[in-house]
Amino acid sequence: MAEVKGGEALLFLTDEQLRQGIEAMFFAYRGFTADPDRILETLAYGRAHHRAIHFIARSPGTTVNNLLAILGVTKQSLNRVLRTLIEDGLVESRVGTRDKRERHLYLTEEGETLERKLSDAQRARMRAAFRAAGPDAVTGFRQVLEAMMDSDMRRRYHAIREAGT
Amino acid sequence: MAEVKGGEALLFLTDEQLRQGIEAMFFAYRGFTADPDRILETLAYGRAHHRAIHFIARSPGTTVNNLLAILGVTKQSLNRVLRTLIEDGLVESRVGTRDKRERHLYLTEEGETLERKLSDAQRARMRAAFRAAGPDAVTGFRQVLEAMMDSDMRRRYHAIREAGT
DNA sequence: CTTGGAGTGTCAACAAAGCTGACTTAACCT
DNA sequence: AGGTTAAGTCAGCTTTGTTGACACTCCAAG
Repeated sequence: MAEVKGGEALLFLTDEQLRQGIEAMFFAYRGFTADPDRILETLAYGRAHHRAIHFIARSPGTTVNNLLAILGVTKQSLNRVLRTLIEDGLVESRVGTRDKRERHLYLTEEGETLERKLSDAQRARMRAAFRAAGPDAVTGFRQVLEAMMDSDMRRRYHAIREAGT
Repeated sequence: MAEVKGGEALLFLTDEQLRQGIEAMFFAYRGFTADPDRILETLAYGRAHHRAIHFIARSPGTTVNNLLAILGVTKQSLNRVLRTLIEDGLVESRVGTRDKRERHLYLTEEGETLERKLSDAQRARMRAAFRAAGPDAVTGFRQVLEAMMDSDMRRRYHAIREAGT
């Protein structure tokens, strides 16, 4: 506890600090998904549907292949989810004009309504957390999360940020 | 880009900022679990086994019921995981002395070996992220995550922190 | 002291959502 | 014309969650 500079500056890398970071991620992620999960379970949808809806809302007209890469699942897995969303009229799949092999995905009115409902719940929690922690903490939060991503996920994360402006 | 103080201070609560926070959580959590997952899949274990091992290591002698509350799953779900870990000799289940209904859980030598292997991988990523972002960012990271937890999870998070010292 | 309720853990069966592998259809492109 | 790519499908498997039913243990009220 002595070294005025070195000790303090390195303390955040002790095993105990790292374990606490790990547990913080675990518990926080539970909270992060809790609100949308509650809404979804009343609708016979799951977290997988939420993820698809979120990223279609974020990048309207995205292709199936692109969504696959973002979500990091197999196409069979995504297809099961997408099929129910299309059947239920929440998502529309349009044949590509430039390349007719591609399907471009859009939310319908109804899909946007659900998206807003889920998103509102999740943003409310995020907003409360951001407000409680303050702007500087938010900056740090984002820096650490970004450093924790795999590099290809970091690329996608930035790509969406640019598109979403 | 103008307002010197007010604009900057409130900018972190725009919908766009919140959405970016949401996506950062999503992509970062993927990275967070990627390394242990790779190790686990070579052993016919999954993420659920990892979580059980982690919290048993963290609180040796914990009861099934306590673990249940921390993990937030049903006892049947945990039991399946626990059974394979016990059968494989990674976890030991001792009948409680004071209350014989309870089972106290401990890692065996072999269990601790695997725990260390998984934990090392996850800590290495956390360490790299912490180092890249710096101590102030780490403080903010922890503040935001803590504010995002449900209150009962926050209690458990703190309870473990104290025990783990 | 016994008995009934509460607490703890186990077994069985089922559902959601991942996965692999093999295949088809359609469109693109060289 | 033939190879490649995008999307979708079928079948079958694994992990990990769920409910329901049940057994064992404890404790306290009658």
